Amino acid sequence: MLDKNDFTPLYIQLYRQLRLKIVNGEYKQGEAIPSETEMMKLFDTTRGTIRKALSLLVNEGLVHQVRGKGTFVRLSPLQYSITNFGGFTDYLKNRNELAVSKVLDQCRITIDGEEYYQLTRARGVKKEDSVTYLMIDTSLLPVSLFPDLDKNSFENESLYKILRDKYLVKPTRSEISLSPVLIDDQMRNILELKDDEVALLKAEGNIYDQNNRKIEKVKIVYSPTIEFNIMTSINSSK
Amino acid sequence: MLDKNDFTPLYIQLYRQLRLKIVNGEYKQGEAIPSETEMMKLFDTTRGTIRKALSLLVNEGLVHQVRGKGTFVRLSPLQYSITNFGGFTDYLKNRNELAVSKVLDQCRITIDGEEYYQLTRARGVKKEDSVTYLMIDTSLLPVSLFPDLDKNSFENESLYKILRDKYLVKPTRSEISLSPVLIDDQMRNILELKDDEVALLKAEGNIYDQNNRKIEKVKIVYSPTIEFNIMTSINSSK
DNA sequence: TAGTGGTCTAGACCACGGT
DNA sequence: CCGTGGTCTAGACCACTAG
Repeated sequence: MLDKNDFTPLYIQLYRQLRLKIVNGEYKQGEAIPSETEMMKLFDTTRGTIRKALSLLVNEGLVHQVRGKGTFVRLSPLQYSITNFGGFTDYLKNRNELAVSKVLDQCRITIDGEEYYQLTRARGVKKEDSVTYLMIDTSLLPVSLFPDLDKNSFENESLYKILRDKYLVKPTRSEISLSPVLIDDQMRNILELKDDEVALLKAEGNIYDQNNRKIEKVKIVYSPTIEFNIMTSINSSK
Repeated sequence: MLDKNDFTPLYIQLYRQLRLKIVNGEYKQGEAIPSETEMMKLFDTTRGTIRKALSLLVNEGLVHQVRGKGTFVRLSPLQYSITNFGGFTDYLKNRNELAVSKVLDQCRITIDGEEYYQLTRARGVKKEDSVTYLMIDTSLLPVSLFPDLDKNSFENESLYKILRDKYLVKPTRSEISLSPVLIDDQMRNILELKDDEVALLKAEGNIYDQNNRKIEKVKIVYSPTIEFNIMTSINSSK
């Protein structure tokens, strides 16, 4: 089940496989997944590796563990829970949904002497021929890092896939700040908001690559359709 | 340095000690903390334990690791970054700041046949004799779980300390949903908002205890003074 | 080359849940 | 009682950084 010749770490491979089975409903809500010792045999690896994979799922809230009982799929699945700012397309692919992007604006601008591509997109999902837009997303990418980036089409290709494949840049880390924002006409039209909606949630911040270079500034405004959920564990300090 | 007779796990003890040295400025921003092998000798434990403690700091964003170089204190410390809904007092104590609470309302209400204490507080920090309120916090706690809870004073005592000490209930996990909210007069007065502020960030959700019982419903409205920051690592799916 | 963090192994003992 | 997850040990090899 795990490929020891693959360069990706075993615990990542395992994490992805388990994750898939959960979002596909193969492991059902509330049910237990195989125990750690069972998985040691199933995947021919040690408990440390299993537990490292499971800890990723626990952090994500997809699974919770109870000593003496087992590891269970979370009862209430998060809806559109955004814990991952690293690519909308990848995020939806993990959920087996089809991402749609519509370019609203594309230009070059200069800020503090540095030239950037500015790309504004409406992003959503396609379900049974109808498209629902879920967010409006503005990216600023330095021209110096990504020459000729604007020769690509962003309607159909994932931006992060282009960065990975053509520029060998892997987005690895994000620092995001959340705040409310008043609704303007563009948001109201694209996100099809009701008249009594006044403010939306905005995320703003930077994305860094594997070498800790700042590769992108982002600003995302979320439709109220998206539930912005967070799950935390609490460290009692006493 | 670590107490192997203490019931709290070694990696938690280590995590707290390192955390203290960072927030106290003993380990300075941008500087390296002792390497993992050094710490093995310093604390007389194995690398696995060290790494488990460090991973907590990494998740919190207080520290980042670079292969071949070392472990460094984050250059830009988050300001009031709320990743922990498990107690405002504890949170500020970890930052060496003094929490202040002011009870705005306290009553009993019945929802769906279940009786709750409802407690609304303004919460802030005290610095050099002046108090800045940072959030307005409404808690609903079931009377059935916490008889006589309203005999306590919440002005000076931490709610979670009372739950832990008198009811042996440990808040362990939170499920929180974020959304924007329009400002009303109470918010404007207490949080001392400027006239051009229109909307604030609101967090709403449930807190669970060690036995996965829902012990509290919370609603928190945050002052714009608080920066609601999130740091994530990105799992490229390819 | 020496030191760093990233991954992995193969054990061990424990507290807890259900039988 | 056995199986579960929680913690801890004592090694190993690797990729990367820097002098």
